[in-house]
Amino acid sequence: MTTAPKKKPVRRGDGAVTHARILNHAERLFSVDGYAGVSLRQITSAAEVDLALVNYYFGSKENLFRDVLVRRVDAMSAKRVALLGEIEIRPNDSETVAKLLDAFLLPIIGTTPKEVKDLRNYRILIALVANSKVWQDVVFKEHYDPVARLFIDALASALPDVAREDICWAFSFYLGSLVNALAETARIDRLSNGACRSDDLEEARRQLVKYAVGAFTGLPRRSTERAKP
Amino acid sequence: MTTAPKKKPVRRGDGAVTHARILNHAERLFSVDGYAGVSLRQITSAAEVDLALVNYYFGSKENLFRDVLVRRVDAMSAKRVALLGEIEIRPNDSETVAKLLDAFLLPIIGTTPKEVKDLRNYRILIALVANSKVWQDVVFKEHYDPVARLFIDALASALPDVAREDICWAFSFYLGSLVNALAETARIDRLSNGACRSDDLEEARRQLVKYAVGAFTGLPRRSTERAKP
DNA sequence: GTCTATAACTGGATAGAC
DNA sequence: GTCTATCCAGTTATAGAC
Repeated sequence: MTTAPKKKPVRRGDGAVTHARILNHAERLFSVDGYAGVSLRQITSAAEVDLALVNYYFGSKENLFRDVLVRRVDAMSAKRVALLGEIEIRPNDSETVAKLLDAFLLPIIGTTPKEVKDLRNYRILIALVANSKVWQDVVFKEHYDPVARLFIDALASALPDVAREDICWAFSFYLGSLVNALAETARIDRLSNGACRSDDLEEARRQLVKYAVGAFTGLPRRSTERAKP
Repeated sequence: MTTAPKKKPVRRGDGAVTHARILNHAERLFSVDGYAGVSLRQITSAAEVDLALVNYYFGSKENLFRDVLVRRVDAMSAKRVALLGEIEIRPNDSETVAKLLDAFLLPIIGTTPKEVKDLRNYRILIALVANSKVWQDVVFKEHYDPVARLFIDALASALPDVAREDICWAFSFYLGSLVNALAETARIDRLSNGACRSDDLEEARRQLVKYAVGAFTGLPRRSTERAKP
């Protein structure tokens, strides 16, 4: 037998492009109807790729969902840690608290208009996962919790006279407010008769930090010293 | 032909009991995996009733989910309104704010231990729905929003110098914290190294009211008057 | 890397007996 | 009211051609 020539691959499209197309449309569709509410057929037909390519690239639907959840984690955590590192922590200073809360929230909202737009479906998906026990370990336990602990430690340093448990509860409530705001459910639009809009993330960010700073600095202290304005 | 005797119905069980069994198991299963994540076969086999009875009682899976969501709404709203009516609203009084926030939260947690337990699956399901656009109209727009508006009005009366929009944002953040706490995801257990437990609803309630009172009373005011402790 | 074809199964819904 | 039996559309996953 002569040496068989290598088969020329068909390569009608770039593999990386296909891979990304699947992830993007999966992210968008999963964010609306959740894992079980979306079929691979819906994803592949929206992404205009062949059904079989999902298993080629991701192995299974479950793995695809995992990859959608995990894809943006590292960039997000790195940004949070970087912003945290820039903050000088001054005890009993409400401005420090504001900076800390803002540094945690900013990376998931985005800084440039393009980034804000690109992260939208991911934010909505994270909001869905955050209030569910299912998939909790994949995203939060494995990836986001270590960074969240850093922020809890920093907040505890900034508020040294507040009980650690109160800080933990407060941070948990802050997370709850945050993920609910990320969901953009338009509930606040109705409750405010249109005066507030859940899709105005810049305003939501300002309001949330203002609200949460008051909550954190209002927590009871062991000593009688009050936070400086 | 002689008059045919009425056929004796088989009636192996009470219809109302079957109806309730389906609702209870549907509530529990939906609260974990959502609407699409649960099959009617899972529900009926858990409830130990026949598959066909779901369509007999509810017409469709979608109607079943609706009924699960709506079943507890009226009792909940009535309790919230009743508690609200008992509160004397004193302007710029943080104790009034605490009473208002507590009155809103108490009915969904429950007062007796039995009630707390009975409402658990419903709370978890509401938490799931609250961070999703889907089904939002069925539960919140149609049923809970009118009562939420009453509480916003009451909070605005209690804090007359705070901008109405700030009150709306603050209440929205409060709702976000609340529903996230209701989900009992155990995230706070991890973040606090077990010091706080998401299934300790009594403690969550105390902490959340304390946190949110600080947030509401810390909001900026048009006049310079501060809230009295 | 892409696509066709299909296997193997599960889903909601219903007709009709009892 | 309850249960059996069934329909069939839709599901994930994969084998194999190109």
